[in-house]
Amino acid sequence: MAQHRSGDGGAPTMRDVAASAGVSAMTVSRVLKNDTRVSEPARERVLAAVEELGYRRNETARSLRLGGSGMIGLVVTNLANPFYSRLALGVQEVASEHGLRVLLSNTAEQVDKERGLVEDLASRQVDGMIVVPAGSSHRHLAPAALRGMPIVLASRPPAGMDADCVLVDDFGGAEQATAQLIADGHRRIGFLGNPPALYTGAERFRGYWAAHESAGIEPDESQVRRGLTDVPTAEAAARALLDAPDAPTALFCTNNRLTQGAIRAVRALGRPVALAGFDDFDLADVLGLPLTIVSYDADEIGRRAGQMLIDRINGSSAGPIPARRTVVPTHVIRYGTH
Amino acid sequence: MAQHRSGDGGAPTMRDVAASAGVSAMTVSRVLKNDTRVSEPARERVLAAVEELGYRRNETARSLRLGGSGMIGLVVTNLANPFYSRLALGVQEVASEHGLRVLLSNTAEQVDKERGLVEDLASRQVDGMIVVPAGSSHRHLAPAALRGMPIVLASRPPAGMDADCVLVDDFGGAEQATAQLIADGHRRIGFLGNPPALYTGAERFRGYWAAHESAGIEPDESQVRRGLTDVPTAEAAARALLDAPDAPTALFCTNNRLTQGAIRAVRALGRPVALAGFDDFDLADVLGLPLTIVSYDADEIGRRAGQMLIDRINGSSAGPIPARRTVVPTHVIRYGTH
DNA sequence: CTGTTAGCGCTTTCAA
DNA sequence: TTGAAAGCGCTAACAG
Repeated sequence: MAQHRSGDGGAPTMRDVAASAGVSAMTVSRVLKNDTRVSEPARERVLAAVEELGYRRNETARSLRLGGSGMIGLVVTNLANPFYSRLALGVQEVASEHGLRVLLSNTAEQVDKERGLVEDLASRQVDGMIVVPAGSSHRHLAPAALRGMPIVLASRPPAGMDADCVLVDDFGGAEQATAQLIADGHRRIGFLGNPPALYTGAERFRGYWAAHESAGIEPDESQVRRGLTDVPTAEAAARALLDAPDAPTALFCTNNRLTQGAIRAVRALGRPVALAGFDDFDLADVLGLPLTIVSYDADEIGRRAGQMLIDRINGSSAGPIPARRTVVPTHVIRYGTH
Repeated sequence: MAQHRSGDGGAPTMRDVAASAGVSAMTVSRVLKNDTRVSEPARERVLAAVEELGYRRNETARSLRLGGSGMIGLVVTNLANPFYSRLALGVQEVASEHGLRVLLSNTAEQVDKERGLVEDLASRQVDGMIVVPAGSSHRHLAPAALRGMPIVLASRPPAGMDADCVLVDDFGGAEQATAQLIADGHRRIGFLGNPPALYTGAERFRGYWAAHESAGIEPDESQVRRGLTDVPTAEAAARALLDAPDAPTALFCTNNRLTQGAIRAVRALGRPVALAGFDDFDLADVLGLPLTIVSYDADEIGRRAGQMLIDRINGSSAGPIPARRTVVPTHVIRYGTH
């Protein structure tokens, strides 16, 4: 019954190609795999049959048989942030060099969603995954939860577990930019920060603080606003700081959205205030504001994470390699006149 | 031999769960599928075994058996462009509502790459795909090439074939913005455009031209520069137009990068020049330039494309539905004083 | 160089 | 309500 449906609407299978070429399915498989041990005439007949039938190998069946999928998962927190879309491109670049596809998903910073996505990726037999962890609990990312599936964390380090990761020099960048403001003569530098529970938030604050200490300046806690998440909250916080009697002469912002909020506040103010912040952005030079930007290559984070993951995938048989960590450098750019 | 390895390092299979729960694999399958025809005690034993073994259903095997993958493909031309990352988020939103995953890839505007990616998606048995076509040849996207796999084109219409698509009101947006400039009193309006071979380029130029005609103004071909692709080329073209003796008093730009180039040129010039362009961008209001922006909801394009694809996937049995086309509206935003 | 056999992990079908 | 058999399309392992 249903003798391997040939001729019905369904897509042709290897058997169909084999029948059409007058060989066995194995020969077709070998030709498609570029196995050398196939005679030239057979190869040609197979390729002709493939062409004629419009045959396309079924990767799902292949994956099942081979035990891997040729895909890696990438889970980011916010694809709308150019930082993460760049990171994704970096990952794709490295992945495609190795013939791997990237299955990309977005968590919108929700840990529940992350957990579900990671589970699903594992279910789909990805060869490994790269995750920008949304929360501070990483239990569901631990080797135990993933049965040893290779994983690399990006932007934020593993918490309560061990894993490869690629970080940015958050501390160094913040320290350097803050030092620059101090060198410019600023003594009251406000701080607009993202939630301190986030690794980047904590590190960048550390850098800001360390720069003060190195310069022998006592930073003023009253000039610090943390837990900011978007442009409006940052703008409001900046406004509040700048309206106070002991207003800062400069502001340090821990990411592009907060910098944007600060820019709005400063614009509305009329009085010149120096700004420093993480993440370069388009037209920063055109604004005509004294801007000190901590920049870094987001693609590079993706590329390194991709490479690390691939190393891990290929080397997984060589026993438990200790977790690696790499840090992408930052550099300071200055826009406007200071 | 190798009696279905139980206990070795490999991930547990349904058989392992079945053995552990004292039932058959079928019962496990039914429980996991929420099939009601399973006794309560059996269900509980299965769930307990799943929990204990840390069992995770193999979606690859499931896909092979079911003939679909629960994934849809999304192919964009440039993920670094916020427009496309937004579009991707829109697609993901709709897809996840329907329990579908999105396999996202980037063509970097290269048709060859697109062809390969589309092939690969088909090989991976995606349930359908959404493509922002890179070139003007769409043969590899035709139903014949894809064996009737559902496809939706986004941003650019099908050429030489028929398919569902979601477009932006390129013509209307360009016409409206240009009319606005004319209403402001401008009579010499330069045009900075992307390659005319691109649908968006052609449509936006049509809109620009039509607005002139409606106003009874003869547009001047010498003020038109097309084929621009990035910020530097746009800046150079704008500079050249503005340096000429019969310089335009306003410029219309067909996309965000070209607008950026024009902004740089105008900034350097010192003389006020009105700018209009497609695609809203961050801080547009802060620049302090008279800016007329054609804006639209990129997420919405993704959502509509996703919904269209899902309709097509679900309704594919109901015979050949004619290709649909939907157009996302634009609206004009004005920044600065005009 | 080529083919046969077996089976990846799951679910549909049919029978109990 | 449950299970046994068969097979989705492919390829490793083993003949020949």
